[in-house]
Formats: sequence, structure tokens, C-alpha cells
Amino acid sequence: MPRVGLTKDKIIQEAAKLADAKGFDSLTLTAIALLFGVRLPSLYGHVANVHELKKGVALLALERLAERSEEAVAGRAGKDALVALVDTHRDFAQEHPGLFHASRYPLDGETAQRSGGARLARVNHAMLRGYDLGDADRVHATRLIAAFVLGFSLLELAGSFSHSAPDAALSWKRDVDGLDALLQNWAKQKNDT
Amino acid sequence: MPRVGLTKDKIIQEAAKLADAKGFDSLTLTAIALLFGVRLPSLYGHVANVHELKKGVALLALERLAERSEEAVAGRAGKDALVALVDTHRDFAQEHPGLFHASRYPLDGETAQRSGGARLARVNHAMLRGYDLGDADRVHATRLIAAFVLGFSLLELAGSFSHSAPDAALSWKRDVDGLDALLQNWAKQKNDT
DNA sequence: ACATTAGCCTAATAACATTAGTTATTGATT
DNA sequence: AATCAATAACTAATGTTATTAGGCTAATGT
Repeated sequence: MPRVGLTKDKIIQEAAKLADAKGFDSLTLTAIALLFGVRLPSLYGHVANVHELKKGVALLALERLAERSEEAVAGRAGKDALVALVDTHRDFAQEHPGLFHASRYPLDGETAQRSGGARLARVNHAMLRGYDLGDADRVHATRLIAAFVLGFSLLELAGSFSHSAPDAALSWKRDVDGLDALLQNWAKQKNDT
Repeated sequence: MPRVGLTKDKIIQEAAKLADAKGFDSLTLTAIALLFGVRLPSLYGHVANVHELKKGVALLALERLAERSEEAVAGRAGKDALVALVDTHRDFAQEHPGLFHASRYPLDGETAQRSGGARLARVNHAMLRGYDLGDADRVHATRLIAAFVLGFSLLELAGSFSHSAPDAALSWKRDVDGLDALLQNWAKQKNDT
């Protein structure tokens, strides 16, 4: 019984690679055991169950996305920062569909709070300081951007845009332009509701 | 061996109920067999495999959503129609999280093309006739709205908005107001990309 | 050198999906 | 009314994945 030197971290890393290569749904403990050349139950010394494995990959995906996003907005402001941030998110989804899928794995509030997801929300919120918005409106705007980016990435990955005319990439540009315009003119809106 | 009178339709209906009650992930052939008082393999005479079961529920969910959306926009125009449409979508997600989740089940392009999803896209696109947009811009706007609604619903269901200050419902209103404003002023944008 | 810890193992069980081959009900035909 | 063919539902068997219980052995520290 040669000791392989398993670690929770190593396992999650490998799981992330696998999820990225074969898709998050093909991520199984069995597959990971095979990759490490180890018997399935041996993994239970390091991860409690499949849920913990998937949660680990989800957290890792969120961290990576948050990290990239922070780098993207660094040194930028206004529309420049907005474009950098949303492009980073969309590119991540395109380049790492498995990890992107993983980042949608449901987490309990407690965990989500401490995750890269919260970090991502903060970057998003901070980036919007570049626009002239009140406190509440800045939160509303943060959610608008987050919702748009997530939804667009999902629909694009699912191929929902690939069967109608203009290229999805063009819609992306126009939509981001539109959102930038909206953010600039937010104050001028009449709140008639 | 009393004959129960199984049908693909009946099975899908029951599966939809189960998905709505227990969540899409708890939808299994085993559970359906139990509900019908039938042995598991008996189902295979009516559905080819789990994938076909889930696909069926997904299609049903998309049809219901499309139907509601069509009713919602009927007789409305402009912002009135926009609000009715997006609210319908969000309400559906809140009231039927299981079916909403099902509607995200991946479909091949062929199937998706003939699904309620395409119908939904058409309603969305048609609704935007109420704004003064060129052909291409109307498609861009359709995608913007679809992305926002999907993303917001997912994030809200996941609880991503429940740990920061203003209520998600308020952000929803403000964001939809903002999108309406954007659509009205779309033409005035400077396309600087 | 030896005892303890801990890493990896085998064995066993359970839930779900799937296929092959069998029985029996139903509705059509004599 | 009796029979037959089609087919609905069944039993049995197999594979995959996850999980728990308990055993052996390599690494570690006194």
C-alpha cells in the first residue's frame, strides 16, 4: 500500500482540472480515485463526501474568477473598468465552462458569504464607484450587472444565441455599451413606480 | 400485474409535479415508478432513459413559461409590456423553482429550436417592438433582457441578494426601470466601439 | 527499537439506471 | 364465447456511484 500523499487541496485541484476537461457533471469521486491511482474509499479520509468535493471545486472556481476580476479592474475606472470586469467574467465562462458551471453549485449562505462570490460582488460594487450613483442605486446597479453577465454567459454557453442572426459577441458589445449609458444617466431617470 | 395505463405524457406530468415539489435534482425514475405503483423497468416502455424524462420536464417547463409570457404581454405595449413580461418570468422562478431549474436542463439545438424557449425568445423580441429600435438593436435588446431576467432570477433564488442591504424586490424594480429607460434612449447612444 | 498515529486498503451495502428475457392483460378476430 | 397477437408490466441480473465499517501497514516520534 504505497502512500500517495493525498490532501484535500490536491484532490480539489485535480477535481477542478477534471471538471474543466470533462464537465462538472462528470466529476465523481470514482474518477478522482482513478486519477490518483487510489481506491475510492481512501478519498474519504480527506473529503467528507461528494458534496464537499463539489463545494471545494465551486469555491475554487469562485476564487479564480474573483481574482481575475480584481486584476481586471485594477488601474481602470468608468466604462473602461466596467468593460474589463464583465469581459473577464464572460471570458472565464467561455474558457472554463466546467469551472463556470461549478461556480453555480449551490452553497449555503454561510459558505457563500466567505467565498469568492462575495469578493466578486465587492469588486463589482467598487467598480461602480466610477459612476455617479447613490448608495442604494449602486447596489441596484451591481445586481443589474451581475445578473446580466451571469445570464448572458449561461445563454451563450447553452447555445441560445447561436441560432439567430447577429453574432452573440456583437450583442455583448452593444449591451455593455447600453449598460454603460444607463449607468451614466441613472440619476436622470424618473422613478415613476 | 394490474395495468396502470402508463403514458409518456402522464409520466412527464407526474415528473413535473415531483420536480416542483422536491426539486429537479430529486427527480429520478425510481421515484416516478414508486408514485405510479409500478416497478422501475416498466417505465422504459414509455421513456428511453432518465435523460428523456428530464428533457420532457424541461420542455414542459419552457412551454408553461412561454404560455404565461404570451398571456402577460397580450394587450400591453411599451414599458407596460416589458414589466409584465419580466415579472412573469421572475414570478415563475419564485413560484416554481423546480420547474425553473428544469428549464435550464441542457437541450440539443434541434430540440431547443422547437421548444418553448424559442417561443419565449419570440415573445420577448416581439414585445420590444414597443421601443424604437433598429432590427439588429432589437435582437441585442432581446438578449439583454433575457440575460438579465435569467441571471437575476438565478441569483435571487440562490440567495445571493439576501445578505446585503436593499431588498432584492426593490433592486428588481429599479433595474427594470433602468432597462426601460435604456431601451427608450437606445438610439441616442454613441457607438464608440 | 518500538508504539502510536494516520493513510490507504478490503469488504459490504445502498440507491439509481439500464438491459434481457418472461408473464399476463387487453382488445381484435374468429 | 374462445382464441390469439400485441404489448404493458414484471423478474432477474448487471453496472456505476457513493458511503460506512473495520483492518493492515507505512510513517513518525519518543
